[in-house]
Amino acid sequence: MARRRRSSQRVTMGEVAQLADVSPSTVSLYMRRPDEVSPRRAEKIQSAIDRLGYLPNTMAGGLASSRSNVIGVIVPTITNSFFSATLETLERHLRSAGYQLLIGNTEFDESREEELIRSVMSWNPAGLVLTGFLHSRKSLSLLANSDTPIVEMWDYGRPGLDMVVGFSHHASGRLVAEHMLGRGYRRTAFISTNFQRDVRAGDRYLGFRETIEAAGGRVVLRQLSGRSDTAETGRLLGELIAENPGIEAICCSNDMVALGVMFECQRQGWPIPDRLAVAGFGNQDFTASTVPPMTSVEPPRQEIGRHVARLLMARLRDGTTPQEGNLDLGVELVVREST
Amino acid sequence: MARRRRSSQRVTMGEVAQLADVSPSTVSLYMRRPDEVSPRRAEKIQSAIDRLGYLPNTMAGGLASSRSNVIGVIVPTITNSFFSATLETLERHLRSAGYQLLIGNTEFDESREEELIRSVMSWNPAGLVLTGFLHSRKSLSLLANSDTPIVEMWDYGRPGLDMVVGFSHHASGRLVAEHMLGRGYRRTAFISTNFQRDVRAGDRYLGFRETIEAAGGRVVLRQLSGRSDTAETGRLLGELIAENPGIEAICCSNDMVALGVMFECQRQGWPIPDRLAVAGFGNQDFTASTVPPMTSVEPPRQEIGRHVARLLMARLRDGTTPQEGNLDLGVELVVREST
DNA sequence: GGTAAAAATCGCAGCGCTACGATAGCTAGC
DNA sequence: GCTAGCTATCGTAGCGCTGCGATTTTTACC
Repeated sequence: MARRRRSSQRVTMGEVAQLADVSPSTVSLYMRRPDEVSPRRAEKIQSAIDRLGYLPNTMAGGLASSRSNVIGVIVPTITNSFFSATLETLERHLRSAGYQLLIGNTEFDESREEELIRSVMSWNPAGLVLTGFLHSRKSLSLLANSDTPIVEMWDYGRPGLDMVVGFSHHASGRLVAEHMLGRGYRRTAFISTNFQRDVRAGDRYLGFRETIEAAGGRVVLRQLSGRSDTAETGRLLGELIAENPGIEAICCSNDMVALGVMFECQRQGWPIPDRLAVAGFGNQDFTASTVPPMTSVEPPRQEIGRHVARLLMARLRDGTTPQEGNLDLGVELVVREST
Repeated sequence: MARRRRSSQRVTMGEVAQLADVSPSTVSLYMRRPDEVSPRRAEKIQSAIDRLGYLPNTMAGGLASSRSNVIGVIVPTITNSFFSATLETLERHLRSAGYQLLIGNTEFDESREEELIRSVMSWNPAGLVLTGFLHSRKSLSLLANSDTPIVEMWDYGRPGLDMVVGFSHHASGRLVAEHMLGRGYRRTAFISTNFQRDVRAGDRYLGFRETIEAAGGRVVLRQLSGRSDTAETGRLLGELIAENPGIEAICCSNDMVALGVMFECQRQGWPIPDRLAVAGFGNQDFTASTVPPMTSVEPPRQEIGRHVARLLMARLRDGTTPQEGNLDLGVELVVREST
């Protein structure tokens, strides 16, 4: 059995050069700008590469050029279809342009964000994508000393560090509220994942509440202890209605919470929307198929990914920021039978 | 306006050394094994680091040491709670040991896997985590020339490249089948996401079918065109029952599909489980709260992450593989009222 | 107080590549 | 046939760190 061979990456550019009978510089040039080497050598080099199974050493390249093809992306959690859909789109667009995503999870913890930013910045990244506007003092000072392009995504309406791509959560809440008022509901509740974990749910709540109250309605708030959990949601709804039997409509901070509410209504025999109207946020796939189909807000998950990629690439290509470096992609209310 | 400052990472180890009045080597040693430098200098170095806001250059370090703290992880999609929960756990465990995850998405495309493996290997990673056993010839040859530790996860029962952490999908299907047979169901159907996208769903189907047929039952198969989609699921179920009115139980390739089935039953007024029994796979949070609560298989999402991290770290620490380098974590059937 | 051993520090030679100026090879034009 | 003006290739000097052997300082003990 082979005892620990040299290293996992053995063939170097020099060996390729030797086999192809050119200088290492020519191989390097071929790798970076193939059309600048003559067809004859290009072919020889390529066949040497194939024969040796050469893989360039990204670290050496990055060090020498003091640029990297890394783009750091920091999200609260990848276990959430909101961010994961954005990540997937972002990844697709950036990878096709030769970039590599370095993904970090804060798990909704500000100090972890700081640590992640340090860790990502140590790669000398070409760009950095953060979620939202909330960053610790230390994170900010880390970023202040760098000229790495930064995009803050998934929120809008506050001054950003550099570029911003998102939408207003406050406006999303308002949109649902206006719809409910239009349907004649005044006595409402907002059931939410915990605001500590998810500040943006808090903004949606504020938008909802301000609009309902401005029209003379009332909003009762209930927060889950942590992430969306259908069992806890059911319990919370039960208590809520026991204490406030007059409530006519529930706005939920996301579709999973709304699903929990709908199941509980079904269990209790409360007809939707006649006894209780329900709206979600996220417009996930299943919302169209619940019984009755669920009214929900569609956030621009994929569009965010697309535009973040676009802005970043514009900046990296020519150092400029398109005039709309601050982008509100808006949301759309999808009205179905649950309200 | 400052015209493009030097680079986003300016302060070097040498500058820290100068300010702390020690040699660069000592700073390097301090960064790597702090307890080997005297407390007096350690303190001076640390304060210089703080004052200058020094961030080590990961690429330079990686090049010099020809090791990296990168671990590549390649999954079909992060937009799926199965893999994202594993990723989150894996990330937490590996990061706390100083590793950095490089995540790649194949989007269920074999050629993309190949490209991702190339891209990850060019980072000279400390380890590589793949999903499943299915890899293209080229991918295999890329991996054969390297001595990077590899873990294949989320499946079990075939010979792996190196280490394996997962469970048998075939056995999962069998488990559901045995349960259904125990309940007296013989005329069944399997509704699934497309096997092209998800080979493992195909294995669950085979396990289910073999067991049902061995007991003299029948299984009708329906595949969705792509990923789980509740609307399409409803349509498929309608057709299925129209053509096979005798069907008593449906096994679904995952919980989202099962949810679609349950909604359609509700819409059609078919009582669950009396007219139709339904089981899912994944035991997602909402399964406990559907009406009626859904029977589902619980895969070891987080455990996979934990054990992958453990095996990888054992190998990286002392070059050994724990004797159980091939790990079947098993699954558990959670029986609820839907069957 | 002197010395050997141990601990702390330092200096230097790369890691594998890129950038850039220098050189060689070619093409056209007269 | 010679040269200007290209284009294609090459040589060299780092990028910022680590690893290791050499050197200095400290510790321990007679």
